Amino acid sequence: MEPSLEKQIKTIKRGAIDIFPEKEFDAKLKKSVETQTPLRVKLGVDPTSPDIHLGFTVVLRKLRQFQDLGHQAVLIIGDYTAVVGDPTGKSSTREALTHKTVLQNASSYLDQVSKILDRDKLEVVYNGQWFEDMRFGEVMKLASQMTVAQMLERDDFNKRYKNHTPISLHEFFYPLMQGLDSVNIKADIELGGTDQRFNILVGRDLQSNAKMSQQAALCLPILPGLDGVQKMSKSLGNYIGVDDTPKNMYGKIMSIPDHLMRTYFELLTDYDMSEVDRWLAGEKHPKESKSILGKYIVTQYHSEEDAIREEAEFNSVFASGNKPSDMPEVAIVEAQLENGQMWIVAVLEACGFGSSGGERRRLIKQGAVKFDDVKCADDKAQITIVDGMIIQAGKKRFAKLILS
RNA sequence: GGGGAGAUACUAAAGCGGCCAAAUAGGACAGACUGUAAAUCUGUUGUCUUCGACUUCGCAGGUUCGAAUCCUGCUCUCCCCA
Repeated sequence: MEPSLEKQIKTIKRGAIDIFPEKEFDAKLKKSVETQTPLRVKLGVDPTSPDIHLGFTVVLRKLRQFQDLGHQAVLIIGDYTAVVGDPTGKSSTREALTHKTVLQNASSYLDQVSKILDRDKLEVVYNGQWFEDMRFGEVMKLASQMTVAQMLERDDFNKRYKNHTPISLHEFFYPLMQGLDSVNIKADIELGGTDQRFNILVGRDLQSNAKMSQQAALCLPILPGLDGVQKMSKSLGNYIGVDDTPKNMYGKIMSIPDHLMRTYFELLTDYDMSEVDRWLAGEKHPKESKSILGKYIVTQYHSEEDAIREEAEFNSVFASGNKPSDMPEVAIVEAQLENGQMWIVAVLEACGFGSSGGERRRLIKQGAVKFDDVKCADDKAQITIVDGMIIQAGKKRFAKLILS
């Protein structure tokens, strides 16, 4: 009942930047179709933060495609690897997390992952299963399978070493642990970002040492963040979370640089790329293409109604300069006022705008602050508070005052 | 174990006794221009109820009228030798 080989290859290779060894990969797929045997497709996640963002959905979507083609998706929750901390792409050692935090994150992860994957067909494995009770002798045996030179070949380690930035010994274990995961679940294919190349290769070596068939790798590009330069990551603040509100999701998509659109379409949607390329070549106004992208993403994680509503809202607020239809309400107690007035900086603080007095003053002095559309650039001003007054700081921040 | 170098704000990096709340660049934020795009120009970027005051330059002490700058101890990192 599995789809034809050609169809599988087309679906699977979309967006894939690196498949290696490609011959082995094709052979595995071919054999799977011929023998009607699903492949075991591995994806490892480290629940280092409680929520996931679009960058990670790139690989999740790929895993889902494998599921839809009838293969067995295996999601490894790296409850132990997360404690070690993946040094990939890091320029310094990662903060250690407690195992407890990691487990808490993991459950929230699974909920979010279910928005993309078919949870019923998903095999979920915690790698603490085999790491928890490992004896020291076994650890040494694992460590002996890789040399220091091999580790230092890795680009990020290499850079850190050359820059004289510290590398802790335990960080060398990360790739080994990830590799051992592949051995234990007998992976045929491992998915990952291109930055996982090294780790996945270690898995191949360990599998080979364990006298089993080696996994093939399918690497996907790293999704750039909203700034269009650095990779999407929570710590850089350039991310869209799958749990973001429809408003934020749509708004964030609209703010990405144009050159990012093609990548986002390719990695985050199922639109036919030849069609997308025509749009981007000038068939559609860039803003329109971006809106299609935004709506697609909002629809995927929320609903079509949300998407349509946010588009209309967005156009109303930003294109026509209207106020948002709903904005956070801030309650002001009358007792806080003097003669019905309040110091401007205190008002902003009550609204939650800015993180310090200095920053709030800065906003005021730069003319970013408006009360019912009246700009006030005086940081000493006393504002007469009126019930229902709308306060704006910059283009994006709004609040409505409720006097009580 | 021995010797050497270093730790400055979000990041990189100057400063090496007063002119330092600390140059410069990036980032971030705001204004203009726009499509909440890019590019560009301009400004802001320690904290604080404003004047002005207060606390920062790895941590703890000390010298001095005065310290990011000098001294002592501690912590951490890198390099070289073993």
